[in-house]
Amino acid sequence: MPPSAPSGMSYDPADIEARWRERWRQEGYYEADPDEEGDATFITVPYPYPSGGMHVGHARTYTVPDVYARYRRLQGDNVLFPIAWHVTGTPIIGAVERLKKGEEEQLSVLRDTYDVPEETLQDLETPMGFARYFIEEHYKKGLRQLGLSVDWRREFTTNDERYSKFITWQYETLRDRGLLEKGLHPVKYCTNENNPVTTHDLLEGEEAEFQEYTLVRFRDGEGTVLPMATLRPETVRGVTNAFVDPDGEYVRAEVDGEEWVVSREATEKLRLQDHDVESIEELAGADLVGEHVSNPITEDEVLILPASFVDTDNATGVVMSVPAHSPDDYVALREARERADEITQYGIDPDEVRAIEPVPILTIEGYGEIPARDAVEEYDVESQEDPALEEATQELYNREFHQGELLNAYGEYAGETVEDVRERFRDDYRERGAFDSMQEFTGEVVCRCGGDVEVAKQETWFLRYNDEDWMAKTKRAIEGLDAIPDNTREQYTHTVDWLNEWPCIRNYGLGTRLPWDEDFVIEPLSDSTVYMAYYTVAHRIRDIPPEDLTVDFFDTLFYGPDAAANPDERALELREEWDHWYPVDYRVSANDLISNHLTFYLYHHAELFDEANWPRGITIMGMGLLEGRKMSSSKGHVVLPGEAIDEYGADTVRFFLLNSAEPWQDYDWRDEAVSSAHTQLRRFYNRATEVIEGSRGDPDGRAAESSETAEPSRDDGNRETISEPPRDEQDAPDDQPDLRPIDEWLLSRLQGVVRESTEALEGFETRTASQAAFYAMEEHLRWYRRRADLDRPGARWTLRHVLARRLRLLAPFTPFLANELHEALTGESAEDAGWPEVDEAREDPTVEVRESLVESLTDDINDIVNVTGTDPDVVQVYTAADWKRSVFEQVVEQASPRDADRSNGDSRETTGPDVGAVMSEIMSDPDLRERGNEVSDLVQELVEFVREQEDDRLAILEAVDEADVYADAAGFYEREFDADVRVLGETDAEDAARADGAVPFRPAVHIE
RNA sequence: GCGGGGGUGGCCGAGUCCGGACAAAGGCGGCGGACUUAAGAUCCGCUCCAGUAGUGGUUCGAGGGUUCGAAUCCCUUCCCCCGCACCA
Repeated sequence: MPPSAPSGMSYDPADIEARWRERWRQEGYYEADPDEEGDATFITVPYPYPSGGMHVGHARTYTVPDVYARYRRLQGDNVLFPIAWHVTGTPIIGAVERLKKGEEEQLSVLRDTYDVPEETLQDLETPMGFARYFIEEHYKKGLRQLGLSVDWRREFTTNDERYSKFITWQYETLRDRGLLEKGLHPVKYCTNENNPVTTHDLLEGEEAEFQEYTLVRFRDGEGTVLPMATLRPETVRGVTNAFVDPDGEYVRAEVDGEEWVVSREATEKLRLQDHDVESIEELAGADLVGEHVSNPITEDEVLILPASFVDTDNATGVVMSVPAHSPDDYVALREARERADEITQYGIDPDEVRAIEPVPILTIEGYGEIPARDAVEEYDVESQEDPALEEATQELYNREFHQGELLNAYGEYAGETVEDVRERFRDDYRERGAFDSMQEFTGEVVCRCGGDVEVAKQETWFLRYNDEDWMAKTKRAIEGLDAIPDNTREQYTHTVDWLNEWPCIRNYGLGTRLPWDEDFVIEPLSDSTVYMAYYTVAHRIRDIPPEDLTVDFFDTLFYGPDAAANPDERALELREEWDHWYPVDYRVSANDLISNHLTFYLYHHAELFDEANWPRGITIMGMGLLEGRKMSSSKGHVVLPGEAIDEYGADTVRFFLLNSAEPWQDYDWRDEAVSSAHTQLRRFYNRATEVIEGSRGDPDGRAAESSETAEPSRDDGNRETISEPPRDEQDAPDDQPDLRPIDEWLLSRLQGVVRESTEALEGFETRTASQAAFYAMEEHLRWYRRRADLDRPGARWTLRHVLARRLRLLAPFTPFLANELHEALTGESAEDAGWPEVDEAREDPTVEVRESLVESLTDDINDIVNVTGTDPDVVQVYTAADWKRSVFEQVVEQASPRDADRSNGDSRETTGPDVGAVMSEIMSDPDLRERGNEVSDLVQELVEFVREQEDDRLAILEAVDEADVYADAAGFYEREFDADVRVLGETDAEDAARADGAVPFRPAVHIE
């Protein structure tokens, strides 16, 4: 026994865990190399982004793959589980900036949430200093504390010189293959700082999205363009007039060599959006009112009217009015007509205003010719200020979009729904020069500096994720993927269909410079797509000078000796590592990354590597809550792994995180629940310690387990019967004492648990697996302890045998505890002992069925005791008479057609035994017929019973001698109820009335 | 809108794919008991309603349907959550 063996001390996780951590570190236990035995298994998780500390949410992210890695190691695989650090982009820089400015919120997060010591704060004032601190003090420490089985030799950061060489290779290669493209793209741009900004830089409007307006090029008499901004370009044929803000400021300007009139604000926006804008003269909105402009599509002349709702700071400040389909426009027009006489000040003929009639452009079921009128009437909208207007608009827009069918005037688009043709229609007229476009945000956006943020168009590089060949390859990769859970597969496919070009560079940030334009940095989601390949060589590539890491070098490494003119020997050596570990067996990642990172991961692998090296599987993880609420480091609403581990121990933290929900489900860290998990583990530890100590000084217990390192069932092919206690090599007859049926029952249950745990872990179902190994097994043991005489050598042997298997099943989840106890029990750690296999010879359905009868009789007696409120001195159990038994058999026989139906597979109408048929069959027996109603009641009852039973269980029941089962358990019943227990046949009863209720497997019970 | 996931007993949460031992695992909370000087820990039992005999009744968002039988299958309907691009 190691000196660390538990010796009656209570559970002290800190002590146990510190010892194993040190041992793993010293032995380099989880360092993986190609020359080791076992199938290569490669598991990765997105590298942490150390822009702050780690909380328990992160802890789960890394523990899920760890559990799987540990499981595969127990199964004998050679497992690589590496980790590195992602520092690319601006979040770390932003965090440093905020620290340097002395921002209160940032200081509070660092000081209070993440406990950064005051004197250390200045080390955090450089980006890599900041990153380094959180890497070392939080992530690395935390991951080690949690006991992650990581090969630490391979860590790196994405700002490392050699890593950049690798990314350079990747992007050079993609450019050569034509998958990168240069173009204009909308970005958020601070008009105060004159710089693009990211979401993190925003004070307001983080939710705002880009929105593309179509500009319909109406012209006035002189040919000046008045670009009407609209989100519904297809309504252009319904325009009856235009609106401007009479009090707004407008500008006549030369835009790309053409004369336009737009709001003053719009000129600035157009400039940012790559237009050449030259102001000519300022105008008041009122100057425009009363003018006529012509519709570029219908060539109709329409009047410009004043409207206070027009916002000059939204798009062009010039709006077209479609009163037939826009409740807003309808109401505005209605009011304009009512007050036509008042607007003569603009030089407008009131009759002309009154003559304006809505022009419908589509039909929609449930509405009349002018849907906007119906909507306004339905919602009883009074005025432009009426809140009901918004609702009416929302509903009508929605319906028109999905159901509205365009009228004949639309030619090729006629009869189609808006939804189906809007984009085509817009693009069509844009090409013909009738439309332009401009971008706006859906809401106001303000920079942290206080400056107004607008949409700007910038020259940038894109990854062409909408390239058809690339999409096709990626879809093939998705088809071959083990997507866990399976319903995520569709989400990947959907993402591929929906992704457009992806701008892959930024103006600033940490990371790799774009090789051919050093002004730009490759952004974080684009430099993290194939880095798993880098892990395979990360620990050895350090020996190679960065300048040697050319494109040719990596070509040789990944594509072999023929890929470069003069293959580098060193690259070929590293290639062996890569060959050994690739592909990635499982990547474990969060569900919100499906729509970007994980799909990119598939894209880049599909392009850069052969099919054999494409990702094998991806497991998705759910979100974490803390006490039912979202975790948030800025609000201090987080639990740090260190704190939780200090309080409960790493095993408890792991066990809770893995057991409270399946990986892909959301989970909730509730202190009460964690604490309860801890209690369970302590209880388990104490019980296990008792079992282990009980075996010391116990002649039967000594080495019963220490010699069983061989897998139990590898050699069990020649075992003869299953009703006898199995006697294989490691349970040699002299080591295994005589077992009672209850021992066999527990051993049989154990096999079910092993099977369930194994199957569950194969599919990453950590909850199911740990639930089975821990809680389900605990249930069985609870019954066993109640039911069995534990002082027997057989019971002690059984408990040890079960404990050893259970510890190995728990080893992936609670590695410290499981290894510690297993070593104390057998002299060998659980992880060295390996994963237990199902020992089929110990599976005994008959024993389980018999035991279930004992249990249900216990329940029955208990029920009677409870309902009657008596404390019985005598319990009489009467088993059913023989004739009832034979009725049962006949009923079962009638049920057998069920099998025939099932094997046909065509009939789910398996009704079980036919009551009528059974009855006539049974009534043909004169002895039975004599019993009349008694028989027919019995048949009725048995038919129902049989219908509800599994076939195999029925077969076993037919062979069971009930009286024997209960008699065997009589001692147990006597203890349980503290009463004399007599098991008799129905016909032996002194008082027939009390016994004749007996039914097969449902003995009559009488207590007194 | 698009895509995904849900609605189960006081609460959390299994079960739903492949209908039947389901009044529905397990946990928490609550009640009772054992142990203890006591508290804690631990162990046992109860915890939808009715009931002095193992029973009966009503439940799994709502409403229909299929079936001998539905939390599970089908249809309709209501409600909730998550992600959606330059943020990692």
